[in-house]
Amino acid sequence: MISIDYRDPRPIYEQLEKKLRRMILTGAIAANEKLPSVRELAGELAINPNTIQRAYSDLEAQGWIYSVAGKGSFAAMTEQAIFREIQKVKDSFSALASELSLLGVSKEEMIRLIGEAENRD
Amino acid sequence: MISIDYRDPRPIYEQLEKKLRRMILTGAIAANEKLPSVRELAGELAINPNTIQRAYSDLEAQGWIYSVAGKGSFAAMTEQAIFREIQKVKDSFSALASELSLLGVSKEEMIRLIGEAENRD
Amino acid sequence: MISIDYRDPRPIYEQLEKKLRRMILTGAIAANEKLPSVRELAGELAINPNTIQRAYSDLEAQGWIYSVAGKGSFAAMTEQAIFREIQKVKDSFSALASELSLLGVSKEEMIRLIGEAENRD
Amino acid sequence: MISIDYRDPRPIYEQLEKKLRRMILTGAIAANEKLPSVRELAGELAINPNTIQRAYSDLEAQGWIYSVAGKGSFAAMTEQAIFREIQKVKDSFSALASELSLLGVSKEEMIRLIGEAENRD
DNA sequence: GTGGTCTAGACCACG
DNA sequence: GTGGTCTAGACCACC
Repeated sequence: MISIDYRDPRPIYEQLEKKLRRMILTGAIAANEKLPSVRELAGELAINPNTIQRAYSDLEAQGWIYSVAGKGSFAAMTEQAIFREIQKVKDSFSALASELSLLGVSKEEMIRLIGEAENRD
Repeated sequence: MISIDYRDPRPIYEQLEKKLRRMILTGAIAANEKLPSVRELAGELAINPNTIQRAYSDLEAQGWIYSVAGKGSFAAMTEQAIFREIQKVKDSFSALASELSLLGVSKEEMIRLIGEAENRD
Repeated sequence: MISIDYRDPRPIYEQLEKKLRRMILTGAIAANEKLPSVRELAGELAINPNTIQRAYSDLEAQGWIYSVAGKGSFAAMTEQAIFREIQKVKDSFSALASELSLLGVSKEEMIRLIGEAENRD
Repeated sequence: MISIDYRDPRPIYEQLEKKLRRMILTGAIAANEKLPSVRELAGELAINPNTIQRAYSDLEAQGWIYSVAGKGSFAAMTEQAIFREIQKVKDSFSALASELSLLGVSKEEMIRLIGEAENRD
């Protein structure tokens, strides 16, 4: 399900968060569905449990999941979380657009790039 | 001219590189124009000279400037450097575009975002 | 494994980079194999960790290795890195060949030299 | 006649030495012909006289020119100097040949490279 | 004066 | 423990 790219310069917990966020968004993990336990996922990915814990904590703080002591962690997909996520990506997108404009790339070329863009993992 | 944001999580030398890259690209620093010396800029920004050195050294390795021991550092703006820069930004842009698409943002909305995008520093 | 020649005018980090590049190329360090840690190598060679860091950082920028904070540095051997390396050496080789030709050395003599050339460290 | 490339990472005096060595070797400066004075050349190239002096001193130490106090510097082209020069280039050439061999470049490819090599400045 | 290398020692985030 | 950043201060070659 989830795979980690050790060559990716981003920290592992960040890769994890992104993967999980996406799985929740796309419905791969349904609302209120139980996520694998910290230990379970740690064993499966051969990763330090602390790292998994960090990812779960972050996601909970941002409203993507909720944890129940003794029961586990569950998908939440708060509207607020989704809104913030979209806003964040939009901001980065705008920033890059102006960057490209400054680099002499035309609006038409950008639209072409959008068209080309396929879903990546 | 140049300012450092200490709240920015990115390392100082990276902020510097980006600023300088942009100044060269936009012509704020003309080709073959001398950049401030390592020590001079270090004093002005109240930053350790090694940090400036790191930025200059990186920019030289990427073809944005060239340095002559005993004389100073000068803007180069290699075509190769520009090309690589554009390519890098385009890649990020495409990635975000597909990300947005996945988040349910329509192509029209993206084009609107491009239109809005203004130059930021 | 690795030794530094202090009489060599080239900077230490450059000697290091060359040695490591060769070890990766020849398979002395296999792909994805862990390199000695910055501190470990620094201790072994009685060199400042920053110098090792510089070498590793350069090699990463050039695609020879990848580093994961908290885990270590690993051999990558990107095709792009190898190609660039070969191209660089070929260029120097051509330059020297024309130099020799100008010095009155015949093509036959050069071919003899190639035949003689043995691997050096 | 002589031009300096400020982008060349090699020190200026070294570029100068190479140019002069070649001019003497190719006969562009005949044996016992007077070289431009230090001040003269310094003015012409807009370079610090110390730098010219350094080049002349080096060349004299290596037997390429001889200086007569109050009269000037003159081309010498000692056999010893030429021999040493050829030997030095041959050594570098052999080293690169073995390097290329290690990189998987065939002898045939190297011979092709030799054939291609044209005189460069 | 310039760029460049190196050491020493500190601090941080990640695992 | 790991890599990575930053500071402080020294030394060198070049101009």
